[in-house]
Amino acid sequence: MGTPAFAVASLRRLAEDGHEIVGVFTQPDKPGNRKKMTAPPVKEYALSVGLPVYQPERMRGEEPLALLRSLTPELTVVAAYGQILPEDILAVPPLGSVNVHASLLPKYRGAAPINRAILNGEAETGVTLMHMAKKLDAGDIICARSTPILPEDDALTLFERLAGLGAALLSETLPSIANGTAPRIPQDDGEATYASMLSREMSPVDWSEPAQAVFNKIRALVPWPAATAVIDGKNTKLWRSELGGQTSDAAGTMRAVKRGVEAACGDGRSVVITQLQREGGGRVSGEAWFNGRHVPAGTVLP
RNA sequence: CGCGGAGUAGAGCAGUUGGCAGCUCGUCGGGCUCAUAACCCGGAGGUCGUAGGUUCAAGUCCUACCUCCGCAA
Repeated sequence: MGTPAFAVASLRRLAEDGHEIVGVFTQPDKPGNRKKMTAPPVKEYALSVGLPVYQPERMRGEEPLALLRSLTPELTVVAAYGQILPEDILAVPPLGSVNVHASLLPKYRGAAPINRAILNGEAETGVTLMHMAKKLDAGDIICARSTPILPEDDALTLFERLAGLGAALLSETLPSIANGTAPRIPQDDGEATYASMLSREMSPVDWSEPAQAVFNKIRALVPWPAATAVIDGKNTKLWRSELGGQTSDAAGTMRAVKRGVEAACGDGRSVVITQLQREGGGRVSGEAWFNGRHVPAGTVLP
């Protein structure tokens, strides 16, 4: 059971390891931006390899329960399904239900662990494999693996790396889960923190913050909801940035430079926006934006 | 029929009251320099999203359609 690209890595690994997959559960297709219906990545992958896909609106209730029972799974593997699973669903497989979670539990329980870890400037994060419990992401830990958060990482690259780690961890640990020798380590609830969902409201950049915080925000909010700022009077998404040097400009001052937009932050340092997207336009490198802007380098933007 | 922006050279953009298709970057060739992401000279590269219409003449005005995107949900 899973929904986004993060879950595809684990599903693919299970399939390639030769495990029998009796059913793939994922969220229903949702209406996309303006028109199109968009299918979850997990569904696309599952269909491409001919696995049966189920997309119940809710997992609560008799029908999904009966459906799952009829499939007689030995084990349920969940990765970013996007919905709380009732206990009776978790209890269906004899071997239980395990979850691949993108953080080092008990830190960053919840919906957006990867983004929140970057946003908070963590030095490292990881993936945790655990048994699922009623309480969100609070089940007994089977094993975990960590990875550093590099300066060049953003939420997408980290997503990709953690998805791979999660898939590997799952693959390596599955045999011991099957024969009952896998460890079960209770979490220390006192150490728990929560990574709540991201929202559009957190998009606008606060230039009074230190450059490092702005930089973290820009890379944490990729690809959604994306950090935004008003540049040239137009709402602009900030896709990529780099830490700049010292500046004597007031916080929030923006200058056009060859590589993009240099913005002064609250701690006297700057951030250079190297990939951006203006409303109505496409995603563009800072260099391309500068070429079309037709102003000398160093010009202060209105 | 939710509101709105946009399709012009490989990329990013300009193009006025219709009147020779432009700019910056890149690219190719040449030059200068100890040297360079510097500078100078020159060249190539466009069915102006598609299909119709108005006109002596359409990138520009009218109609329909396609595609991309921002906001709102």
